[in-house]
Amino acid sequence: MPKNKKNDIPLPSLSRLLSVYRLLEQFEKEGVASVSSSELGKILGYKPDSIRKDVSYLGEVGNFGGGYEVQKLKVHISGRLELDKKRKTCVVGLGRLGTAILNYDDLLQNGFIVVAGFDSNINKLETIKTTLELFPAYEITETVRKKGIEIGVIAVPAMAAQETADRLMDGGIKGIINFSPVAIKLKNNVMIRNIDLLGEYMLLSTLLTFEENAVK
Amino acid sequence: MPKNKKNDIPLPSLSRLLSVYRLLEQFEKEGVASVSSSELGKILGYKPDSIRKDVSYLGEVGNFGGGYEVQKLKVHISGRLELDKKRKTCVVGLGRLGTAILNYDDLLQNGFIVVAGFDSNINKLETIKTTLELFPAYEITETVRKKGIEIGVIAVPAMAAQETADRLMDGGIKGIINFSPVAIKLKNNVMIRNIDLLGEYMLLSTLLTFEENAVK
DNA sequence: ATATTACAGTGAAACAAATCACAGCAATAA
DNA sequence: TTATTGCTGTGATTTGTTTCACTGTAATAT
Repeated sequence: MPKNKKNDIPLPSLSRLLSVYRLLEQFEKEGVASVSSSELGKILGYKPDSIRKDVSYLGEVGNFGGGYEVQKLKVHISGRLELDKKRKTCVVGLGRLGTAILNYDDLLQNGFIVVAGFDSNINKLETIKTTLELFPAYEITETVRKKGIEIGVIAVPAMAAQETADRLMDGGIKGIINFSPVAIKLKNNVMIRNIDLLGEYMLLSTLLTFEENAVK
Repeated sequence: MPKNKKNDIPLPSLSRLLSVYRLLEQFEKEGVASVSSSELGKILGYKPDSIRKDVSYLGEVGNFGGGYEVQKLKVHISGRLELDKKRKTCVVGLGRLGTAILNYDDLLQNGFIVVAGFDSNINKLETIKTTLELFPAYEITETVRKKGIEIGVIAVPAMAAQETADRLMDGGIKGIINFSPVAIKLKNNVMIRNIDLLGEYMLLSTLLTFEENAVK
């Protein structure tokens, strides 16, 4: 296996680079011409060293004088990470969270095209007003395959998460964003990102508890 | 400063412990009496070693024979992390995401009481049907102080995030869950957890790209 | 011209977390 | 009663990430 060099970028670095990229997009709109690693760091909450190192994983940009050229760095990151790529997505589970994501405008602006929504409750499908196509859950596999959907969002109750994932994967899904708090058993080389909302609340609360106890 | 020993628990460990705790709650309901680190790990997607180490940060539980007693471990974790603590919360920004969180039932079941919602658009406040109190954004500081709200959720556009945070902090908020993609400048010892939805999509997409390129 | 400043880029060092490897314990089987 | 098994608890090791400290470059000031 030829082990692409890009795979060696640490995940935290990758995540920061994507934040940097989005900030650069904004700067470009605002007509900012150049920006330094420390300015980027200040806004995003990272150390300038970190940003320079992250950028260097993608190879030298070539801005040595005062800071990075906004345009140039943006193109650099976008080029190396192929951020112009479009991805079709779908959302399974059309509760409040699911419908929020279904209608999340930022997605489309960044190349994520929501092409389908699914829910096991067929009656619910009628009540949701949206321009995009909605399907019953038993049509997930077929629809994912037919439409060539690459990314699936799991916004169903924990109990139904694995089955949902299996249906998505049977349809050939490549990546999953999982809002349920359980680990999904993955097939082949499907990628996953887990977002655990309640978990974040609990973590925050625990950190507060520690602080409260420490101050005493 | 007496530097509470609990602060020395690595954040990833803490996060895993909270997942374990929630799983134990479920097992307890199902009447499962005992469970081993490897069973927990399998469900949650962690190595058993990891779970044992995490648990050991909280001190010895004392189950040496076949696995942990569910009840005992649950009480152990809950006791050490003080998970019975209740926290009042509020949500700022009542778009789709904000209203989804406003009505997120799991929160209440885990001790997070949503007591207020805020939006800068006063007209919008009328249209949202909910039993809890809604306020215009300029009343954030006052309301947070009056009601003793400890955790604030920022679900406003990036541009308004810092101002929202400032208002929350002026009211004496202790922790923030931030859904905007910018870093919040924090006052005193306010704690924060950042959740970047679009960022997760982009990260996933980039991982897929790497994989696609590597397979070639 | 030359010196100074501000910054990118990067190997080396420090740090943090995950994993390993094994000692100790309790239940069960022989 | 002793051996075996399956598990926890934990120091030691490895791996991965962040931070440090320095070199090289270009723009700007002297």
